[in-house]
Amino acid sequence: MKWSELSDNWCPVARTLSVFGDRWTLLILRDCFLGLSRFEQFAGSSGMTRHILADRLKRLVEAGVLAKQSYSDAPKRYDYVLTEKGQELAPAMMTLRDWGKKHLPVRRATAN
Amino acid sequence: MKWSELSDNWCPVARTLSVFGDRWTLLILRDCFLGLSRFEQFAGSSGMTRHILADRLKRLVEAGVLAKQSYSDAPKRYDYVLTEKGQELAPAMMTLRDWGKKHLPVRRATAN
DNA sequence: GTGCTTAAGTGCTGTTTCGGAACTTAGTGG
DNA sequence: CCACTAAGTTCCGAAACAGCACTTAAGCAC
Repeated sequence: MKWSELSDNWCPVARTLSVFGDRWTLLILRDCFLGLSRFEQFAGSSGMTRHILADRLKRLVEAGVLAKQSYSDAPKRYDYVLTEKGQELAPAMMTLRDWGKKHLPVRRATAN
Repeated sequence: MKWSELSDNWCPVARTLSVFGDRWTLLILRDCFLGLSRFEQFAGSSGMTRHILADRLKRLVEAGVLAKQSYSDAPKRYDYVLTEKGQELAPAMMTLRDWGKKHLPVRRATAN
């Protein structure tokens, strides 16, 4: 089965994963909850490549989870903020955080 | 940044995603919560390729989320059950399910 | 005892996605 | 004129994935 076919699966977990079930998307959302909103901030925080970041931001906007806003007309600059739909992922974020804190302790320090 | 470097990230969400942040792993876990436990059951339910399924099961066992048990010696047959660590993902599963039910309605039927 | 079936994988091949780095565009400041 | 910033885009090689066939070991049917 192709990943793209999952968005109409009978299972709501599968449908959710059709939006967030990849390696980077939830990390962008985490950064949004931490207050970040700009392309360069996401790129610096998560360490993902700019190519993938641009793609994921586009998908999240299409999914209605983030909204793209202009914060400067000249030059054209945009930032990304959580919609209400996105805000409602907060409980999911917290359960994932709690599970990680309990079951996946840090073994060694990393830069960021 | 490579995906594999995420397991020691400072952020517990990132560490959690180092285990589950791919396209299929959480779907296997969903099936476990639904009571499935065998290779062929997972393969049939999720529609993922057998190759990837075998890899993900191995990783989940290494991560301590699933336990591989023999249920038949001749022929050798195994099933996979949630450990306590895995059971504790239930709240995360439910928040993802609830978000999907609320924000991602089904548009057309699919054959599972 | 040859052939059919089941469970749990492995191997092979071609396609898709990803990682890393450089490049682009439009405007700002010196 | 030259460097710099933000938000991307382009290019290429590497890694992951999809689809299908094949394997192994036992059970059953004839």
